[in-house]
Amino acid sequence: MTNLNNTDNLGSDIPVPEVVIQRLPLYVRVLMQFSSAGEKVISSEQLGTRLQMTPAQIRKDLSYFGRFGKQGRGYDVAMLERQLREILGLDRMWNAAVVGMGRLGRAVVSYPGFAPEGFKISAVFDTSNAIVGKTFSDLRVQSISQLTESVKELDIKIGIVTVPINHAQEVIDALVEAGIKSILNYAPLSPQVPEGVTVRGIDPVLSLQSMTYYIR
Amino acid sequence: MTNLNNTDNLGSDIPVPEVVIQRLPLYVRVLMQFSSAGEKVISSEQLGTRLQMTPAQIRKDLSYFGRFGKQGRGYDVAMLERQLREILGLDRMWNAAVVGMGRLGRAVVSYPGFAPEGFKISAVFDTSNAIVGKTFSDLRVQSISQLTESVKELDIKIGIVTVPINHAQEVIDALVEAGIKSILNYAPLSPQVPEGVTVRGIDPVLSLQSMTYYIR
DNA sequence: GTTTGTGAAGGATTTCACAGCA
DNA sequence: TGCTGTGAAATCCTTCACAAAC
Repeated sequence: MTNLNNTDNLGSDIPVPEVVIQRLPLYVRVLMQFSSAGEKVISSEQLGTRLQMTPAQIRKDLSYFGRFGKQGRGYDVAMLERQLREILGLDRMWNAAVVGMGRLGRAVVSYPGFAPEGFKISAVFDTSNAIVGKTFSDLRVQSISQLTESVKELDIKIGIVTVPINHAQEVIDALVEAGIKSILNYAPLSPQVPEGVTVRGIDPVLSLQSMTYYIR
Repeated sequence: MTNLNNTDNLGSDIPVPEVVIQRLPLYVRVLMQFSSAGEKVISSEQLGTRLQMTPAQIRKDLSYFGRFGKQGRGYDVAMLERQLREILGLDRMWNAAVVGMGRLGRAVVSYPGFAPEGFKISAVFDTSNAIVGKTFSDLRVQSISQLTESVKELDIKIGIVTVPINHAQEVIDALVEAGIKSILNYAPLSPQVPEGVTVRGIDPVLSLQSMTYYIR
C-alpha cells in the first residue's frame, strides 16, 4: 500500500486514482468539441472553464500518464484526444450485452448514443420465456442460460443490466459468472460483486434524492 | 425533532461533505429493504455489508446529523429511515418539469420509478413547435416560453433536461433563469451553471468510457 | 457481550506556487 | 511572455481504536 518512489509517476505502477479515470472521458468530450470548432490548441485554463474545474487539477490528472503539453502554448487538441482515448481503451470497439428486454432494455438498445462512441450491443437476453425469441433492433432475445456461451463467442466485455430490481442481483451474478468485469447497472440497487468487477449505476432517483438536500 | 447540528468538535457549522449527502439515499434504500423484510433493527455492520462499505464510514456519516443508534443494539430501522428522509427533504413531494419531449423525454415521463419516491412530473416542455400542444402521459407539452410562469404556478423545484445536446445549454440557462436550483441532466455535456445550482448528470456513455480503462 | 459515536491518525485528493521550457 | 509539469502544502475524506452505553 505504501508508495515509496514518488519522484516520478511516469512508467511506475502507482495506481491512478479512480476519480482521475472518471474525469478523463470529460476531457475527451471537450476536446471533441474544440476539435469540431476548428481549434487546434487548448490550454488547461480553457479545459477548466468548460468543465468548471481548476486548471491545476487538469494538469495534475494528465501528469499521471505523461507530458502532453507544450509550455507557453497548451495542448494539441487532436493529439491529446488520441492519447486519452488510447489510455482509456477507447481506440477500439467494445461489445456489450443487454440483459432485460422490457421497456428500459428496449430503450437502451435503440439509444443512438452508444455506437458512435464505439460501444456495440451485440446480444440481448431476458429471463422470461415470454420474451425470449422476439427481436428488437435486429437482435434476437436469447435465454440467459446462453449467456456464458455468447459472451465467449462474441467477445462481449460489458454487461448492461436493465431487468427489474427483483432479478437484478441474480443477473449480475450470472454476468460475473460468465466472466464479465464491467457492468452498467440500471436497476435501483447496490449489487454485491467480487473484487475486480467494476459496476457503475445509472440511477436517476438516487441523483434526485441527494439534490433535494440542497433545495432550501 | 431532528438534530441537524454537526459534531461539536470544531465549534460551528461545517457544511456536510457532498459525498456524505450522496450516500444518504443509499442508506434509505437499504433501510426500506430491511423494513419490508420485517427487520426492526440494523447495525452499521449490516448496512456496510449491503453497500460494500465500512461500518465506520456509515457511523461517521450519520454522526454529522445526530445520534440515531443505541450502543450494543444498532439502529431502529423505521426511525432511521424517517430521520434520513427528513434530512434529505424526502418527507414531502417534489414537483419536476421535464424539458424535451423527444424519445428520451417520453421515456422519462412514463418511467414508473419517480412517483413512489415523491417526485411528480407536473409539466413538460419542448423547444419545437411541432411538439408543443401534444399530450404525453396526460401532460400537455408547453412552449419553453411558458417555463417561468409554470414553475411559479406549479411550485416546480426540479428541472429534468432531455433535449438533444445542441439545445441543452440554452434549456439549462432557461431553467436557471426561471429559478430552478436542481437539475437532472440527461444531455451528454457538462453545462455551465452559476453557484448555488446543483446539476447531476445521467450519462451512460461517460460511465462506460471510464470502465473500459479497467478491462485488461 | 455488543455496537455506537467520535477524536485522532492515516490516506487520498486538490491546490499552490514556481522552475523550466517554448 | 505564457503555460506546462510537479514537488510541497493544504484540504478533504476514511479508517482506526476505544470509551461509553445498552
